[in-house]
Amino acid sequence: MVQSRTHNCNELTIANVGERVTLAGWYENMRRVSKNLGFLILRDFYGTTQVVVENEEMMESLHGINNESTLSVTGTVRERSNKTDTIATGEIEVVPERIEVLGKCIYNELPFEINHSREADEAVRLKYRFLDLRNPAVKEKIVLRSRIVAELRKSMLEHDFLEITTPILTCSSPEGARDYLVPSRNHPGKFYALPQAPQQFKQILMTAGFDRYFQIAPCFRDEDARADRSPGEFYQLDMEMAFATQEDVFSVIESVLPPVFAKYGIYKKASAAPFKRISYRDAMETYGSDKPDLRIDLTLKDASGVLSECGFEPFAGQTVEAVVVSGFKGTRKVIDRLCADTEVISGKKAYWFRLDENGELVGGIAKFLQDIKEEVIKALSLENGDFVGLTAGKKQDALKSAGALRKLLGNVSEEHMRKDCYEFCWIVDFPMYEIGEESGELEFCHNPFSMPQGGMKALDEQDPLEILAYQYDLVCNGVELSSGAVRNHDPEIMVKAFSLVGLSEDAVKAKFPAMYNAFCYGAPPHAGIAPGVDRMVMLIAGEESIREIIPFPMNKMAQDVMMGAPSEVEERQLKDVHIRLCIEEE
RNA sequence: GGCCCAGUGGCUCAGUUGGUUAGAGCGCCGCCCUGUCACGGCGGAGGUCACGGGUUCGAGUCCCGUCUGGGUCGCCA
Repeated sequence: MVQSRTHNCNELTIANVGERVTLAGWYENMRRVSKNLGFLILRDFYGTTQVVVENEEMMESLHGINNESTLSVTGTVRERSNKTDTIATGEIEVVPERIEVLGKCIYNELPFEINHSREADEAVRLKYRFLDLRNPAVKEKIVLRSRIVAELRKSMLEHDFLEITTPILTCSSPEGARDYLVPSRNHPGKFYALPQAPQQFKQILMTAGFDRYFQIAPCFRDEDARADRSPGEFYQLDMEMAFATQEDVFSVIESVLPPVFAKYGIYKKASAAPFKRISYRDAMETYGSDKPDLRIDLTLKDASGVLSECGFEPFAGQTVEAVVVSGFKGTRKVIDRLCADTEVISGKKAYWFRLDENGELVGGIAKFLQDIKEEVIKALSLENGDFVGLTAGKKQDALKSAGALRKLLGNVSEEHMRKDCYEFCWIVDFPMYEIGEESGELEFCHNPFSMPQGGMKALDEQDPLEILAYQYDLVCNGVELSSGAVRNHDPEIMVKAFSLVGLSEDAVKAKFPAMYNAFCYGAPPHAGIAPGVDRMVMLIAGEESIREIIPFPMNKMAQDVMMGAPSEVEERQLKDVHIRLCIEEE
């Protein structure tokens, strides 16, 4: 019979001296000082405690017990003669009378050292995630995630939102990402799909009369991974409000998110309400991005007027965008690196020159500018010591690559980057339509559920490319946390909106039958948003890889190397669901 | 699918213009050590240099291909 714990491994202090206690945890290691003296470190979820073994008999009984076995230790708390403040229990040690092995670790060598697992190969970490998670530095992120989710949920409930779960098995949606399909046993040839988001369900909930809905919602998309995008599945703080405007949604988010970021974040400051609102067009022209990092105080300047005909071939006839950086101290090596990185990120080359301390244009493309020196200085309002980064191309390309350069310059210029806060902003007024790059035809710019600004009148009268949508993004420190929108709840406007991209009324009904049908029975105007939980936790934790804040992450190829998913299944299972494999050979 | 980077004992890495028997730290095993706390000292085991082919008298090193992992573009309504 195993003795139950009296304390955890992080709580015994000088006040407990003399008490008889039982601890349980993992055998982290033993510092063997001699045949009859050793210091055993016991670790549990909460912390570590030193157990001092001071007789030869007990030392020998521990021989052959491998590290990372679980132990129960019963003994007496004693004040240490040599105290340490590196651990919470550093004032005391436990003198054991009985040590029992609860669960053997049968291996004397581990795939990596627990407390250095973050340095190990990631594939190995993921395969042995249960060992990786024993590392306090790794486990901490999962604990943090739990605290953040709990806090978000609490805050949403306080704002009178109702948490409602929506189906995981639903039907395939015709647009957007690739679906994960689930075959149906009872309906040969038919498939469920895992939801890419609870979008239609939450809109139907609004139509059903629920006023404020939220959910920590799992979403499934079969798309390729990135450092900040886990393949397969992720979570959103999904919410929707009836009879609400864009500002109503902003107000809730501005109230819910900043306190959580400031409380748990690596930075202790977060934007106060209201967050800065920037139109999509302004964001592109000022920051070269629709997800600007506002901690960087640099902005873009259109230098086409003065530079496009300066004689430097790549600028000829192009839009030229400039980023002026005062007090930039980067060496030639740093500058070359910035230009190379800009090209990798944006696919466009970056150029540069400098106005040195003596008022001379030097470096980079300076030799093309000597004849128009005064015009350049005036057009860009240059002062001695300024560095100028440049990109060129078609307007959107020049803006995007300058945006990439701006971000890189911000990251290497301490005086232009505030690294102590979370800067939120709203990007608003996205265009409703755009000309698709491949098709060359009119397409929805973001998603077809958004209400066009101006409603039916705008659709009837305006140039489609000029119509804006009540469509917004939430951005924090250059990371896109979410899109959201005031939804199009009016079936007639919906049909009209689709007709502009060449889709008939029947096509709308066929694509979104339930939602369209629901909207025909009296729908409330409604709006919502769905900030990505994983992205928020990344920002709060200050992690660069999304896998660090997911308990059991998949690798880049969407495999769970610990569980072995995806895996083959038995022929019988396939038969049950009427599936015959047809794998094409290369 | 395109591009970039990486792959050397269990882990992290070094390895010079291609040149003898591929090294170090950590971990592991053994011995020593009565107050350690990244304990210390001595000794030891452990390698298909990712895989296949090529160049060469000679390849961890150079070339080609493949695989695996990561990053990125496409993609992500």
